Order: sequence, then structure tokens, then C-alpha cells
Amino acid sequence: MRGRVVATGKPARLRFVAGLDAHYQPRAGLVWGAAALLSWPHLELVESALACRPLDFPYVPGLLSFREAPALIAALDCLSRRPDLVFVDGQGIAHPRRLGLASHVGVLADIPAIGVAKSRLIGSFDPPGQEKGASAPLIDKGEVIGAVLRSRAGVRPLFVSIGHRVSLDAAVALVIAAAPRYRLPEPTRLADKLSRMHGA
DNA sequence: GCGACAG
DNA sequence: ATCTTGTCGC
Repeated sequence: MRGRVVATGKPARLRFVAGLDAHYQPRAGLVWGAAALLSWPHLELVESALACRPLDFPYVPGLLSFREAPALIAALDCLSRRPDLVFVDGQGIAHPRRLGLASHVGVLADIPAIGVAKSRLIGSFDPPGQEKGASAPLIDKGEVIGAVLRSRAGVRPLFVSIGHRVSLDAAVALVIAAAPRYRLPEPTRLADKLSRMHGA
């Protein structure tokens, strides 16, 4: 599937974006996928959706898509409107096979996608500056696979990478624009809130 | 052989 | 991802 990832471009028109996040419910053996639909550029929540799938695959670093992608795509399909872009909680091409969760979902759903991970899977980097918007390249095998981005001053950096049909520069700019107030971009933050409000 | 390892 | 308790800081 990695040959189907498009690593350039940006959404032609941006009216609605979505955040996708998953939540594991161990006692039920389920994964819940949450989708939060927001207006752009005002980032107001306009709709949210939840979907669950049975979980039969263990967590293995590098194989996260096999656990989460089905539930995320199901939640995305529940939205009454198809977003112009999705922010996915996980890596895009910053992955050993260049096919992390965000790229997997982007290709399968054929939608522009950005990977926004809270921590590193692979790659080396120098710490970015402390100011908002500071970034440093994430490198693996001599290749730039993403950006380590300080989305807010002084916070732990995010790991931004190309998901599908978005260039890295555009992805970084979009994440900054989507995170005016918190460390996580608003779409991912609201999807995360929605998914854990449910399990607990 | 050992450490590292999205969620 | 999940669990639990305290603690620090804005």
C-alpha cells in the first residue's frame, strides 16, 4: 500500500476538517473510533461520530493500523459530511515501512490526511526551539520522514508527518493553524475527548 | 545480544 | 491504548 501514498499537495478547498482518534476498551474487547468534524478556519465542532469494532490483534509497534484503522474509518463513514482533510492520532509515513496509521487511513479512505503523534516511533532529531512553531526534521536512513513540531511554547513537541495527499510543509502549517490554544490540534483534541468520554 | 518501540 | 495516586504549575 505504501506505493499508493501521495506525499505532495494540499486540500484544494478547506471547509471542514476532522480529527480521528481511537480508544481501547479492554473488558469489552472493542476498539472505539471517534471522529470530530470541525469547521475551518474557525475550528468549531459541528458533528461527532463513534463506531466500534471487535479487537483481535495485539498492539505491536509498527502494526497499529491493524488495530485502529477499521474503527477510525467506520467513524469517518458515520459523518454526514465528508471532511476535506483528516488529522489522525498517530504517524503517517514516519514509520518503518512508510505506512503508519494516518497514511493507511488516508489511502483506504482516499482522503487528505496528516499524522499527528504525541511521541516518536522511529527517526532521529535535534530538539526544536522552545517557541511556538519551532520545528526540526525527523530523519530515518538519511530521509526526512516528518517534523518534530513545538505546537505551543514550551510544550512537548508533536511528531507531524505526511499522511496522504498533503506535503510535509503544508502538514506543518495546517497543524499550527489548527492548534491555536492547546498542544494538540483542535480536531484531534476533540476526537480524543469524545472517545474517552465514552469508555469511562 | 540488547535496547527501543505510534497507540 | 488501560489502570492508579500524588504532585506541580499556570
